[in-house]
Amino acid sequence: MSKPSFRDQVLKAREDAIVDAVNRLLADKGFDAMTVDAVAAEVGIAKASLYKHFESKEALAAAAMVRVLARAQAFCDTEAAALPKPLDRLKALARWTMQVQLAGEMPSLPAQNSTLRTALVADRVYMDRLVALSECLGEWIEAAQADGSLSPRLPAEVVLYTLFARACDPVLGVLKAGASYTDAEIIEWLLSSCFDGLAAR
Amino acid sequence: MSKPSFRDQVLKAREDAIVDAVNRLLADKGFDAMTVDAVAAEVGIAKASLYKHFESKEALAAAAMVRVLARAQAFCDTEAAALPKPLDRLKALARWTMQVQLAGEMPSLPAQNSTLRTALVADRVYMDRLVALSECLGEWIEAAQADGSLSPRLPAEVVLYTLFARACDPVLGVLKAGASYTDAEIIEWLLSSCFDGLAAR
DNA sequence: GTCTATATAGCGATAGAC
DNA sequence: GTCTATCGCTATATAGAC
Repeated sequence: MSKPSFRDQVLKAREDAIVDAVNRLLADKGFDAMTVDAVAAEVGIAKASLYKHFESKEALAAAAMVRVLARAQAFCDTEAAALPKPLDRLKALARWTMQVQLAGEMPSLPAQNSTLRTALVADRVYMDRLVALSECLGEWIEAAQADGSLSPRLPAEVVLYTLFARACDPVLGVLKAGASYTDAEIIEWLLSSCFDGLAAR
Repeated sequence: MSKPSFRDQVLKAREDAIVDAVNRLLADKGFDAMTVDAVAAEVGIAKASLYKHFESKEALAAAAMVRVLARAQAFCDTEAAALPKPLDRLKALARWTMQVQLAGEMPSLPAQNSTLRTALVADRVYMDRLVALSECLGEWIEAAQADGSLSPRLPAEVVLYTLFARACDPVLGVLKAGASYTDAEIIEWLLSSCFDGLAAR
């Protein structure tokens, strides 16, 4: 590991600022409604300069996704891993994703866009991080099913996809927009509906 | 009620065909990726002719939403209403929405598009149907909480929004794309995760 | 690498003939 | 009401000077 030059550090700082802006815009408007012009304006540089750092709009979104996946992985490796019960680790991660969403920092990629999905699956860094996170969660899911705390009827795959989907659950945004509940209430309700279900226990 | 003229019937049939196409395209690609050209091509008429029937792309989407809301209302008024327990009525509706989604007939409107949402809330027919359906479901939700079958901790509003959100749950599409499960399995798992939760009972 | 200015293309919407 | 042809705008992406 050679120490990065000052010049490289400046470059990295700028790219971080770009990804910050992309992340905010993705969380706020979604991929389709986000324009590269808006990204450039938010960063405060010319659009052409953006394309010196990232080769396409899809690459911008991918970078934002990579960073949020990295944040999730870091949470799993530290705070969540410190919890003894695997179900509690899964709940902690779900709570964390909801907090990120409430903070307006969860980039939401409409699940259907085709050029975007093509670019993402072709992105090695993104796919590697996604697989790594999925494997980590997969182990917890199986452990939680083994110790009887997670429903054994659901395939691990279904649980995994459900957790990913709840990280972008539009219900959270609607409740927040209603403005009559606190963030803490919203999170507890959505966690409850996710893990305990709508039916009474 | 005067009998509609033959001419009006032909007109209505054409508009139904248009809404059919819009519905398919919305379910397949979503609002942003759907182009008016594609709608015209699928119906087999010129784009300009479309605009004689609907004044904008947003109006096309609204018409598709109105129709699916009407279908949902019809299901509630007949099959679901025939069930004695309110919780079973809610489950029946959730199952129905998942079947519609699996059939590729559930128009999905990315929750964030601004021009679209503006047009929808300004659409009296759409809003009236949405309110009517919500009131119907709201009564069932309160009844289910009153008889102890639905979790009393969740506000009725949260349950209602969750049911709407699950009608477009992306998890279903992902599982179907995986192609290793039957439609019936997918529906049962998602119903279970929605009403019983991920945690073991 | 950053800028201004522009190329290119797709799409929503419309004009005008029939 | 249907068509062909086109307008007008927006957005991604690039050229070329500095």
